Amino acid sequence: MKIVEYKETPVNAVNPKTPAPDRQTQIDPVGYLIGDVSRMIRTVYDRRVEPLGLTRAQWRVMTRLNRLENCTQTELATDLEIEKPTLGKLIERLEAKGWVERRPDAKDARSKIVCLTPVAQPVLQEMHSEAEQVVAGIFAGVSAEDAAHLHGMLDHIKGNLAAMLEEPQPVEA
Amino acid sequence: MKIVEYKETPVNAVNPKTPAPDRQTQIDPVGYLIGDVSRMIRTVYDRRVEPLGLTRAQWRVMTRLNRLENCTQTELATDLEIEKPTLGKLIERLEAKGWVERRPDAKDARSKIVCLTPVAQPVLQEMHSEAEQVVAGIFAGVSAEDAAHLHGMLDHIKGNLAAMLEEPQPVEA
DNA sequence: TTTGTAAAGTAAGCCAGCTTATTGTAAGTT
DNA sequence: AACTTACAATAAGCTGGCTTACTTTACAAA
Repeated sequence: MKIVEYKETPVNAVNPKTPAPDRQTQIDPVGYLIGDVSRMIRTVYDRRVEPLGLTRAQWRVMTRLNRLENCTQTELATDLEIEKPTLGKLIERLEAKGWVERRPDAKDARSKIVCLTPVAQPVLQEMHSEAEQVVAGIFAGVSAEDAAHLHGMLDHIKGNLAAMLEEPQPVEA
Repeated sequence: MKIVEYKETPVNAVNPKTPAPDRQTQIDPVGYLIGDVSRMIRTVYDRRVEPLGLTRAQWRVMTRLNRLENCTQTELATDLEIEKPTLGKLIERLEAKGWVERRPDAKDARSKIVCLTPVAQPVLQEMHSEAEQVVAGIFAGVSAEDAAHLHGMLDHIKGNLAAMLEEPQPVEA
């Protein structure tokens, strides 16, 4: 995916409220910025959605499941790009709450088929709606082009990261 | 509380056909993208740096400490934008490894002054160098303008998030 | 058929983030 | 001075990421 053609725009009429204006880590503000933003999204969303009884990560599993219909845990984990034990614990919690169930796979005794229960549907709707509101808030003041551009760049960066994760790390020779 | 009556229906009757083939959650790929990228950065970096014996989060504490010199835990936590107990645990581990120490504050018996030990310096150097390499890899193929633009947008988004975190959440009526 | 390797899921254990509750001290009010 | 409120740090306990190691099963090859 090419980075969207983009003419350098003065995007930085931005945020006047950064607390410590002095020079930041100089090595790589962006790496941390991404971490900060990710963490803050999680916090904002989880707080809002907490009364519904599930978290963003759990809801993410459920929406994915909604698309994939019947799939094994490994397939789901791969699709979500998380590790199998991580998914396993998420499913445990979801199962305890009655939103998901695990069934044996007729074709392979090792694997289990994960699927949503009917109870899950209305919750999914609610979460979806909350998510839309949060996203709207997050992107307040960001133009459509900027959002698209952001998406393109993150996608590119993610590609780089995926490549780095595949190679066994160079390590100190 | 039952949101919906659970009739023992065959589970996959739940979703007769994914209502709208909303490829990619249409709601917000970007929210997840950010999370993915953040997670992958952490993984890549942590793997590379693992032989040095500390993690990205720990190293982040140390670099910040390097700039702030003598400060209390609360000040440091605020600067890092993490919660105090989170920082507390990080400091514990760093202290156990001998890179950081906590001293009583002469001015206020409640607080503690955190500072780096001399041992920490060389490790900081190494981590810094690793970080630069990782960042270079992450931004491979991204122009300087694009990087700057990305930074600007993330900064803006972070501002939005900060605002959302300050207001007590609206909650559903 | 037996054997050996690979894959699916789980257990165990670590790190890092959060919230809520506790303890001890500061500081402002009465 | 006594009281009350505010704040620094920690304890406890949850989620969600990761890795490594183990069990069971599948499958391919000898």
